[in-house]
Amino acid sequence: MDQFQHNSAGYLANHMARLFAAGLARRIQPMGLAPAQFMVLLELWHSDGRTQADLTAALDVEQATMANTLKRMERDGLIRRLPSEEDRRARLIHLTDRARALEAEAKAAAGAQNALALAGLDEAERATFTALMRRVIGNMQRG
Amino acid sequence: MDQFQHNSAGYLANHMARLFAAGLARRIQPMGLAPAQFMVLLELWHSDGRTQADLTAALDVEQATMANTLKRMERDGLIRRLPSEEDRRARLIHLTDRARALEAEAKAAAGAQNALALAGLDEAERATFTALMRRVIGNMQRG
DNA sequence: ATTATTTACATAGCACGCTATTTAATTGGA
DNA sequence: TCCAATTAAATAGCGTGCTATGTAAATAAT
Repeated sequence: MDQFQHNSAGYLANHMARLFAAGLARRIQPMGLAPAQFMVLLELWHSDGRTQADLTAALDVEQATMANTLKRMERDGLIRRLPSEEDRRARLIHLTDRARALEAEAKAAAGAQNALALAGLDEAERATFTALMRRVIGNMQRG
Repeated sequence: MDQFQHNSAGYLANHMARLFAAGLARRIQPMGLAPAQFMVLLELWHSDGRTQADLTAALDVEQATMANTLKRMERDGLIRRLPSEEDRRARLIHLTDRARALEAEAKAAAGAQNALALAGLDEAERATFTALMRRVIGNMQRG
């Protein structure tokens, strides 16, 4: 008995993700950023001017989730939307100057949170940890 | 570069937790349950008649989060609240017959989701995985 | 060419996490 | 004893995830 609860992989995954999100939120809040916004910015810092559908696929969230996140980011002056030339249904997402200026500081904040989370794990343990998470993710994506 | 994104522990943790939650939600939805409700039920199946504060501590969520989850569970006929004898501020949370009847089926559903997630991992890998998650959780709790 | 399907995106509504605030009861100190 | 501090719980407001549904544009099929 008590095979679930604080022992199950699912509970631990949820708990760990909440702590990651809370820690990141605390670190990037001074920049006016929220965690999901940061994930979108990572994609756009890497390559700007993409479609909503592209961002949705990159972050593996539902289309409606991305639509709402982008609405908040537009409200907060992090992105602008320009009509696509090729497809009049689509609007390409572009970073604002403000969003571009946040890159280094925000990435440093995320790096600090990851460093805290993984403190005391050597390189082999970190590799094992991420490899195991990837396998578990793969299992659930195929299931 | 690209040290974050699909490679960071934080991203993987979030992704994994979302897949766990979605899988569990799909399995317990036919019983009229949602994931956070299931976590509360696990606590109450283990010992019934506890305070909101006790459940809050057991699941490591904020008091307001638990208050809202319990409100939905009362609405859905999963719990009843009876006044505490010792403390007139507190109301003890009790399972309904309906909630008691769901124990075996809901635990089986959660077990199936965990089995899917951990498929292909042997016992040593599973132990390593949960131990690493616990260490990472500990790091962030102390940080 | 017209119709049907698919695709891109928006919106509504809900679950669940958070912080901040309020109310009522209890406890502790002067 | 009375007042201050703490504690139990509720509520408001928001971010982020989901499903379901609607609308307009593009593509495919007849």
